[in-house]
Amino acid sequence: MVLVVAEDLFKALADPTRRRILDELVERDGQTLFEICARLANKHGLGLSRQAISQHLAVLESAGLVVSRRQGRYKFHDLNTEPLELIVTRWLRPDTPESTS
Amino acid sequence: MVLVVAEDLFKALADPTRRRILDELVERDGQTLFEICARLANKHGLGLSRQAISQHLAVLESAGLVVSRRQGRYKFHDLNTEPLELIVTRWLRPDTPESTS
DNA sequence: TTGATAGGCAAGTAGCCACTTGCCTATGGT
DNA sequence: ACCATAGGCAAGTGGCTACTTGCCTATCAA
Repeated sequence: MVLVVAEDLFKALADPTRRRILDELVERDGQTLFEICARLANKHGLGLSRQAISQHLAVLESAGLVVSRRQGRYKFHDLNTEPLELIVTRWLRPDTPESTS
Repeated sequence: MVLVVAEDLFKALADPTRRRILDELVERDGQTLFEICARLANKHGLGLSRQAISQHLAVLESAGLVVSRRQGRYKFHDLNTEPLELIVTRWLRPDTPESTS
């Protein structure tokens, strides 16, 4: 658990490219930056620069939706769906438990 | 069910003021524009113009998170948490069911 | 050591979005 | 009829952000 701020979480989810990245990580966990670039380009026709994807990953990571592990010159990215629970518990429940942002 | 587009849904949730509005509607359903304005100002110190809140409500409504009913010169706003299910089912499930945006 | 691969840092730009302001419409009370 | 209340429309503005570009660091293989 990494102390997820609601603001970061929702802003991270606001971008369609970042949601695509999460889709990719659901399908296969532990991908590198270059792998994600390639798959977004091939499967979705997104011709984004490597740097763009890298920045997206940083946003997702600071939102707690992605965790990364370095291994040699590779950096693997894993999905973490835990923060998503916040969304559910915030409005689906009839008793409001004090808002966070 | 109103055909919710993922893009609209996530963009609607991206703004902190809109999330506050949802919080207010959880607490009390069927508020008017002016009521929401007053409560945001009093409880959260948000000094936003009526028009700002009106635009936020429009965004929430086009995202399917709020439904409104006209009654005389009043327009009441109700919360609809149904679209939130989309968020849960998209990434919490290990089997990807074809993405939507 | 050299070169290739994987990734990071920083500045610049263009488009979007939240918010304001001014004016207009509609309903209800007196 | 009048006025106040509840809300809508449209244009303008400032700030944020997604993306690019150029250059730099680090790891591994030959």
